Amino acid sequence: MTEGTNEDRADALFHALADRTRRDIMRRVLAGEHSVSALAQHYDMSFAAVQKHVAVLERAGLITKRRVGREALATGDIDTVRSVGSMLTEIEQVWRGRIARMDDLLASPSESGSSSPSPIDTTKEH
Amino acid sequence: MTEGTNEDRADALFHALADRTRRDIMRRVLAGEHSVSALAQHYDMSFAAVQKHVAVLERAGLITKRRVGREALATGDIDTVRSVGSMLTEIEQVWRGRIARMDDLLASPSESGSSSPSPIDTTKEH
DNA sequence: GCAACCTACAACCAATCGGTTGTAGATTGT
DNA sequence: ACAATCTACAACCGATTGGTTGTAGGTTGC
Repeated sequence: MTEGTNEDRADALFHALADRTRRDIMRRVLAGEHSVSALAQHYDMSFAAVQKHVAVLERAGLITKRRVGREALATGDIDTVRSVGSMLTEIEQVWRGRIARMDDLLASPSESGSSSPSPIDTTKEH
Repeated sequence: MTEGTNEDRADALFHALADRTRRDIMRRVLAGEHSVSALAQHYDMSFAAVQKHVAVLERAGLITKRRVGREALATGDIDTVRSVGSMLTEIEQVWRGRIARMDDLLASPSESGSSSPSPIDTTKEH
């Protein structure tokens, strides 16, 4: 079904969260199920506009819609929200690597190369 | 100086991270200082394009530039990255609230209203 | 049956985005 | 002095975004 790179997913997720209306919708649908029209009542824009925002969130996997009667009830997907957090900590991990290397440098100023070969290219090359 | 709502900050931060080139730049500048031209060498686009990406990240507060000689050395701001994580956990917090309310409902099915008045509006209103 | 409601989607529009090229200024090395 | 390098920014362009209105179809209640 939804094929795509991890980077594609990250693009879609961060983009989906880069709009205050969509973030507000996320808070509401994480608190509980809401129909699209119920969501739309809270915003000063057309129903179609809110529907588009919901579609963006749904395409990113941040919410799922369940059809009951004539209503489409949207629920927030907490696991997907957490996966965004994982992407951030993965980026923070790179920073931890820098600190570890700095510690190495302070601990053993004798050898030019560190004892453990770093998996990250640190050359400044300028 | 940089006035703006928290929501404005969130808009800028998520938007800045919603591009794979900018995320890659973030990983590099979190690992260590890099000049803009050194960063540009890694991407299949013009120097000016990379410079714009760096500017977006800088405006969002995700990196800071330090001028040394003719070079502009960019460093990743780990605290700002973590503040994005905080925004996410703040959103997750809303979800925890839902679960807590569900637990309340299961624990005391006698009273119609919960004992602690919820700070979040849970009415479905449809 | 039919009016009211909810959803979906198309078509359009101004603004923004991500890229380009070009120009100009400051710094460096020889 | 001068060529090479690094940065900054303006102007432009096609694609995307976030909004609008309009149209159409399924569901509900009377």
